[in-house]
Amino acid sequence: MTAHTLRYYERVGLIQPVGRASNGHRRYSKADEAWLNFLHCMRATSMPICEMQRYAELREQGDATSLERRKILEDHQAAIAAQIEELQSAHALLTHKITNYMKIERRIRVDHPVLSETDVDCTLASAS
Amino acid sequence: MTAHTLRYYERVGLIQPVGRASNGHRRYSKADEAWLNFLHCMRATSMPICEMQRYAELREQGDATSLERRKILEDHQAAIAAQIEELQSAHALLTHKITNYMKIERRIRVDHPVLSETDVDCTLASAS
DNA sequence: CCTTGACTTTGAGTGCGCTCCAAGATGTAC
DNA sequence: GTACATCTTGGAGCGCACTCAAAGTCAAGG
Repeated sequence: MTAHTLRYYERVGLIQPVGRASNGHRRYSKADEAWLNFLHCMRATSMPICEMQRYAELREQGDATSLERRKILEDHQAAIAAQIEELQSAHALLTHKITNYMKIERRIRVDHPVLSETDVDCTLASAS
Repeated sequence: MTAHTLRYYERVGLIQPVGRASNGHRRYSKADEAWLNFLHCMRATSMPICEMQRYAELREQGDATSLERRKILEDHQAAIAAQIEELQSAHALLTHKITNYMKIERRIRVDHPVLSETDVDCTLASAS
């Protein structure tokens, strides 16, 4: 998370105006860090900024908004579960395509041998 | 995938100029569909357009580019695996936070009871 | 004293991936 | 015949999430 991003998040209300040192520089408390870490985690899993803003707003209103906030988290958790499924199926597809490419490569090596096995041994031997 | 997106993909070279009906309208073959489906799958897992362009370019050059293409897929597969991990840890974090919210809500209900259990029964009974 | 460098601000700029607009051609329904 | 929908094109516009530029302040080091 860059300094630019931190300032941006403060600007759009994702974090409350943060404490300053005597020279005016920002000083992040442990609580700030924890909150930023949570924000980072949500962003990394594709929660849009506007939803994070909504959540931050509710959070500032205290416990009374618990239900609403929980709803947001549950929705996002469901989105995450869906993402995981999509990623897993893509992962499987890639495994399949990659083994296919390996077959193609083997065929090419058989049809157009550039280095025989002894050539390879030779190369290795001279390299050492 | 919208018509807009299909045209966009053709424009930026992700798909070869596709066949046309006599009236000039695009007609997608089964092969086109399969390729588009693959593209969709890669986009859905955050492969950037430029990398898909690179892959498409290699693909048009035939089997000789197999190794390079496989590298792209392997890299993307690794990226997917990393994404899955990140999503899983976020999922776990959310589970934790959600149960926390449920605790808060229970405390609120105990402190400020609006409906007693009999009230609830009453409501249900009159609704049926 | 003067440079260096890390911070401050406001506001503008960037890159990505679409997404839409305007104008025009064609096909379908009434 | 005449609406209306659906496609065509090139080019412009948009939303998101940063990311940077310019100008200024301040503290430490040489």
